[in-house]
Amino acid sequence: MTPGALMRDPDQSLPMLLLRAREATMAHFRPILSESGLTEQQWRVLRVLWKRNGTEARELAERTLMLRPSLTGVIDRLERDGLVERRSDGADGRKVRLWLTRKARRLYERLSPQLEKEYALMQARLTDAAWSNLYAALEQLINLNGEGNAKSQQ
Amino acid sequence: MTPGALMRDPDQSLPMLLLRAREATMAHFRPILSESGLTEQQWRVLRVLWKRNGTEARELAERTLMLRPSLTGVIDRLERDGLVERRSDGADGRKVRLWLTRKARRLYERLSPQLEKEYALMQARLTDAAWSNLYAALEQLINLNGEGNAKSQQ
DNA sequence: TACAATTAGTTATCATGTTAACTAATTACG
DNA sequence: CGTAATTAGTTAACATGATAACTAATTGTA
Repeated sequence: MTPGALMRDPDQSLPMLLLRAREATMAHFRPILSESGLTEQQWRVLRVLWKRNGTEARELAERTLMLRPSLTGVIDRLERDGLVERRSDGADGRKVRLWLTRKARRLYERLSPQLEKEYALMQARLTDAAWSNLYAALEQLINLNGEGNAKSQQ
Repeated sequence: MTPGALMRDPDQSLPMLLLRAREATMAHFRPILSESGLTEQQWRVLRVLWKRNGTEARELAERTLMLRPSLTGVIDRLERDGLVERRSDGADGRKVRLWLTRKARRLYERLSPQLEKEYALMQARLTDAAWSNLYAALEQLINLNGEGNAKSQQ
């Protein structure tokens, strides 16, 4: 560690820990994405559309954990860059469905292996037990909201 | 759970889990802050200054996990709202030190108990074991970067 | 001492987060 | 059938995230 970098009592509150953990994690992936001019949010959109091309905007927002207004802008820029197409749903005139372009599919096929490799490397640096503990703990935290008292249910 | 809300295979990647966990967590606190017109980031600044009034901007950015340019704007708005004062450091003309106003101290004393209460409630819904597992796992994840292979060190 | 690095903070630019308001299309229901 | 809710998406306004460039002050060093 850098000698001058005193570890002066970092904030240990859960929100800050989650933020730091997320930053630490994304630091592995962001460089790969930004080399191709992609943001993290744009990649999340591509991932969902890769699995289910033609997803409607509402569902896309849910799956990418974005708010609707944010998604609108993300789609605007993906469309501008020729990676996604908007088409209106024939049955319901309100809905907008999103489709990957060929360019996007090529990009996905190029980046996906690199990102998976980084993910595997990261995972390899923790024991399997630590990794599954982490997942379980996060799931538990997420599921706290809207449920009864978790402690009493055990 | 809501009947119509199908749990359609949410993304289980670590970055998404961390994001969802953070959202789930902040959902407890954001309402309390926004009732007083504070953002999450503004509160982080007040927290640090409460513990160490007169912190310089560079250190403040580190402790609040904000980038320097973001902090500049946050301070601008806190100053505009009469909660923080900028003063230049006498010794080093480059540095800017930040100070809480009396208004900010009163606000802090009013909100802090409410936030701590929510934190305790959240904590009470997990077992002590689950809680410390979560903390340990997050710390481990954060400390992955810049260290050797953690798995081999055990 | 003079001058090239370094450091602290800000500014600029673009992208996203957050909330409220708005438009258009659809559904529910008297 | 017709109109009041509801739903999908967008727009608007403000705040923050991320990167690069910039200014001013300080430090390192020949």
